[in-house]
Amino acid sequence: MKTKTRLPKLTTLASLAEAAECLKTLAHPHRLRIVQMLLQGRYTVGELAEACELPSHMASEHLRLMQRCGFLRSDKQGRKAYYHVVEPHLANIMACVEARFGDGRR
Amino acid sequence: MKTKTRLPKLTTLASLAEAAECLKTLAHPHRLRIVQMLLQGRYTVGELAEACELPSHMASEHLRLMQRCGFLRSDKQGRKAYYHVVEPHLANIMACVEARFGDGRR
DNA sequence: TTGACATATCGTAATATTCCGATATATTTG
DNA sequence: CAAATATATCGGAATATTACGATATGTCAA
Repeated sequence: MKTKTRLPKLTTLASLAEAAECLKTLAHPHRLRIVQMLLQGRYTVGELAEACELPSHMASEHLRLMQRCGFLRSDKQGRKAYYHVVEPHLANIMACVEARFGDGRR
Repeated sequence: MKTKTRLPKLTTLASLAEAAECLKTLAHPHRLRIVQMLLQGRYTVGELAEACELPSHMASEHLRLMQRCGFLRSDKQGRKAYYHVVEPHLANIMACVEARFGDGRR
């Protein structure tokens, strides 16, 4: 006997609040661009800053926010800081975003 | 000859800005709850308000925001307004969110 | 028509976010 | 050691978001 026929049980408000915070962190054009790049490989603050046409101290700030909610991690090599994606679900979420908003969208 | 070996082309900043706006709209605990409910069926403002323990005029405001970015639509029946999901990608994005933040997450 | 109900809108105070210049820290190079 | 480089942090002004009371609009029921 199956336990139950898939009651689609809602997520608790506490979990949704956590999700909302992370989504809010993701919800910024430059941060989305940074995530897109980091899903393809690791990059330094300066490389990401240049790609986004941002002063590097602002890229650093965006990276700090995304690190804080568990999306990214950094490792220092000399005076450079390489960032990379550590949240495994980020690729899926980004794929959803690209499916909906990507250029050449249907 | 294949044209190219999957250059993962980044999305334009304009599209990412649009995506960011929609993600920001989604990034709110009560709005996530409302979307979760509406993915399972249609509900009135009052029903959604009660489920979120909100005054109904606030539920109405959340619904207005989500309607504005194309997630929802409403149809009036008498003095009630039934809302439902019209953005097809919303189910996918919500599934991603639930996979990452749902209760009983791994 | 009157009153109750359901939803929507307005104004605004509290709070949060974004961006930027200035400055700080740590590392490499000369 | 001093200067240049790469990144990080701080403080504040401009802007955006949120929540809420008050009020408006449209609908039903008596």
